[in-house]
Amino acid sequence: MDSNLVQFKKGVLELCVLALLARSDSYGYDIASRLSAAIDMGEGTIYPLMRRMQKDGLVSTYLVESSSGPPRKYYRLTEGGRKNLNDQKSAWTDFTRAVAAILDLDLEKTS
Amino acid sequence: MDSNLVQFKKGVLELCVLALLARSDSYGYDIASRLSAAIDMGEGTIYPLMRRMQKDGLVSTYLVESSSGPPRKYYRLTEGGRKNLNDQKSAWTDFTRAVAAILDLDLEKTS
DNA sequence: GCACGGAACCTGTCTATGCAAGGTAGCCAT
DNA sequence: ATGGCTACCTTGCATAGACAGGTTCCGTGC
Repeated sequence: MDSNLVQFKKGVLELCVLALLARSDSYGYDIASRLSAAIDMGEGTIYPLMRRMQKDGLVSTYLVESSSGPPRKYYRLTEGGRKNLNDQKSAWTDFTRAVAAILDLDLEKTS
Repeated sequence: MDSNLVQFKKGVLELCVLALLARSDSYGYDIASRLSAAIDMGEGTIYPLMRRMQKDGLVSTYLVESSSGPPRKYYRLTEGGRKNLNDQKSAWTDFTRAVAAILDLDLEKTS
């Protein structure tokens, strides 16, 4: 079926999270909600991801009290995270370009 | 590092193989060589993939003698394979578009 | 006060995929 | 007959997400 849609996301979720955080700090539930709308991501998926990214030094965290539930754990991009975003972004661009070249072999004419 | 490049490939390799076979029948080693050049795919990856695709009825096979090594196992797209190619291709297009929208939030203007 | 629902967090287990490394078999040239 | 090349195949491992469950905290209605 379209269960391979799941596979497409591998690695890209991290990139998307980095991109979101580059705009402004955010907390897990919010990130999950937004990405769940854009591409189809379950809420439970975000927390292991964020933990990994923190372990890898891409993000740092701080808590903010909330009047509607438990305190929110905000994530902020680190320097390394910002650099990583750029690297991954161009890697992704290159990759999709290469794939597009394979998919649309017909157009592959000009240099 | 760029080890996440590995993750980007998840699921997409199958799509690429389908696209190659849509042009003409081919055998494992040849497919692997070409995809290894385009995106960076290891040879050992192709055989489990082809087996899976055959099990899923996307390709059929036939042997052709070769004067330079063991007989080549050619793969041909089935009807289902061709349909699957179209489905996956549009799924991939949609997905990359969604990701691009997240990455380039700034440009996101005209519908 | 207490029960409920919802916000927000966390964890454990499963599956799919790709990779690296290894192993076989034929053919050709030295 | 040795080495090297094509071409095939297999196994064990690491990774990332999905899913289902569980927990804490708050506000509202009874």
